[in-house]
Amino acid sequence: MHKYYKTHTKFYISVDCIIFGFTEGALKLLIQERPYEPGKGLLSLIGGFVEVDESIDDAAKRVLAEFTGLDNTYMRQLGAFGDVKRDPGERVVSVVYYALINVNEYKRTIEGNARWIDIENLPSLCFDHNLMVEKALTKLKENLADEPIGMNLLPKYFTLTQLQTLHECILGTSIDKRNFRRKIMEQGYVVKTNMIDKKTSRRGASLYKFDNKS
Amino acid sequence: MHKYYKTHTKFYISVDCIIFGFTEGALKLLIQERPYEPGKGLLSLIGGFVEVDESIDDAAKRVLAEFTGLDNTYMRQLGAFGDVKRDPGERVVSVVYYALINVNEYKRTIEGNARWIDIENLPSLCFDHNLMVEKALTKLKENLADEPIGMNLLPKYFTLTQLQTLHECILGTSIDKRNFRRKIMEQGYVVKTNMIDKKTSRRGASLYKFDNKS
DNA sequence: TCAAAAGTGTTAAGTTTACACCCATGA
DNA sequence: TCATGGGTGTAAACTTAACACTTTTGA
Repeated sequence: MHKYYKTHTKFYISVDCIIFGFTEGALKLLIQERPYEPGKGLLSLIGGFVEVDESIDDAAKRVLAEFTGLDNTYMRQLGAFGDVKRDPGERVVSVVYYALINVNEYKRTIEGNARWIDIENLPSLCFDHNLMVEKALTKLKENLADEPIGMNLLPKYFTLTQLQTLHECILGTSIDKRNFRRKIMEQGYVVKTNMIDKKTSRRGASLYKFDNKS
Repeated sequence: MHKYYKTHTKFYISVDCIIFGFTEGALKLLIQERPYEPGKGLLSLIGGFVEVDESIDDAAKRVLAEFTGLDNTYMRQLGAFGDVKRDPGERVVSVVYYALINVNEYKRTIEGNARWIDIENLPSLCFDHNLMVEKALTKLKENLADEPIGMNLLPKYFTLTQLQTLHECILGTSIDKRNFRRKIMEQGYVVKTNMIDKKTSRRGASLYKFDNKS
């Protein structure tokens, strides 16, 4: 049909999803054991191949849904990874996305062997996946400065301490409590509810939620 | 060889380069008329196909070199564009890069029909190329805040007014001259030379250069 | 009664913005 | 001599950073 195109080569395209969650006061990453050769059994990001009738974005959404049962997720493209030998089996170009999910909503699916690992002391992942995660973390930090992304990682109701811990995990720094609370309140993304969480302290902490009016 | 891969589809992968230049006090974009169907003759970014033996980054470098004669260029990946119908001819996934070049070093090559157009009032480009340029401009702005990217767009010696105009073009705002100069000097990326440029004013303006020591 | 987390204000430092006039020169 | 672009400082507004004590309550 379009003759000129025919002189070129076609490639497999995969999507790899860097799925972040936040639980037990730590930032987590969903990984699996790679289910096929080459590198069967190695730790791997959640991924799959792009199919003929779907956009790359849709492929990423599909893969995410297959592994987490989740739809309508905060998801951003990180970029394409295209070194010739990045996949030792075949030439595969990977387009990488990172997603933020609420681990409480996460449902283990038939894809089965996925699990959460701590983002601190990450193990060695297959191929160039560690590099991908590193880049995603960098981007996530930048992101946090612009957007209230916490809403994607936290449950509907949360304490300000939880939100602060989340920011600290992402930024890798500790934050002054008073400065943090003042800033968050000024930004107006979150609103206080009447509920009190008694799980984490005797005194109890006010529960907040993200304000989806403004 | 790797059986599992075989059940999937392969795709053409192109690279499109958003090549920025700065001349005549304005930010420019290098475009061409698309040399083949579909969309032959439409305005297009500088692009080409990824070949079997090259990484995507290398493909972008090759395409850039083919069209500008330039090597060792400031180049960043913008991301992958993968809508199913983005190219009306065939399914082609495009990985997009933006590059900053010094137009004085640019050599028109045999690829021939490329030309510079003003980034203000951009014409309509083929396919999703306008969207790509928009994203590149957004990223370039962010970039300018972090890195002294001016060195890639300006000649070796330049006046502070030129540098300011460049910043204004990228950011799309006007900047206070005194504030700008103070900040640039504090950052220490540029150093004054003894040379004076007499082209743009009777009085003459000091020429500066980027400091590649620090 | 005490341990543990929640909650709360003020001051100093640093950064950003706004603003206007003199200088040097070639035509 | 005058039109043109080059060059310079200061004060106010705003933002960020540093810092320590009281409250509540279950065990």
